[in-house]
Amino acid sequence: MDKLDAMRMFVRVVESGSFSQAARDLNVSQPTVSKQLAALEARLGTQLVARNSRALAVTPAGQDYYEATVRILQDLDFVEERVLEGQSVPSGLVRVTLSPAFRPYRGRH
Amino acid sequence: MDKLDAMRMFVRVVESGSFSQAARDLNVSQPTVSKQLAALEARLGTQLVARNSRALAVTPAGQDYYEATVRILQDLDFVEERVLEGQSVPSGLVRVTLSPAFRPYRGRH
DNA sequence: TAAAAATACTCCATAGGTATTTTAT
DNA sequence: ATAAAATACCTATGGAGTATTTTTA
Repeated sequence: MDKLDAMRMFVRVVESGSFSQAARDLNVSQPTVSKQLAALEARLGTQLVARNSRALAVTPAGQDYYEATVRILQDLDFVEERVLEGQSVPSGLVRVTLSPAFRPYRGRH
Repeated sequence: MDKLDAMRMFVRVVESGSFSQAARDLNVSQPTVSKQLAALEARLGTQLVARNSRALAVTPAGQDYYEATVRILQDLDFVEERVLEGQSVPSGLVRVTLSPAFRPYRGRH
């Protein structure tokens, strides 16, 4: 799965307080959530959520990661929406100035 | 591929000015870069880079996306490094206060 | 004609699902 | 006894590679 989707999954887990509920919310199976969370934790080398089969508790690392993740996903959603809607044309020259290595785009030729 | 990796790929393309060069930098094949960029653009419904087989030009949408992407990837790298290093325990109570729905984590029982 | 990007094609790894087991209230 | 998470197992999709073709300076 996409790591970003795993992050969204994690956010849903934290906010719903349940793997099963998160699974329902996201229309995936419960094992999928289980496995993705485990994979995410493995990559990070840290437990994000303490399981207890009846209750979940977010670890300090999990809390940190949760907050960052929410911000990151929001940022991403914002740009993608802008781009999707073609709102990405601010003040032509400014963008060109910010451009790193290339001449400004002037369309196909 | 992971969307985040595709974003890193895009960043490398923009900064190197070449699909082939980006591929070399990232130790993947050139078609991989080609396909991932295409997939990314498809998802966004927008062209990010104007190809020209001899020169690339970043489109305005591409520039917007590039800037956001750099920020996002940096943010992500930062948290992940913190978490990886167990630096995520700031001021105990503050974290607990910020926590949304659950009781603070007190370790296994 | 030389370079870079796109396309065709193949193969394998992984992500997801269903079924089941384990755990704890 | 019930509800939730973990584990086992299987399958299929898609992501990566190699080889080739297309394109344009």
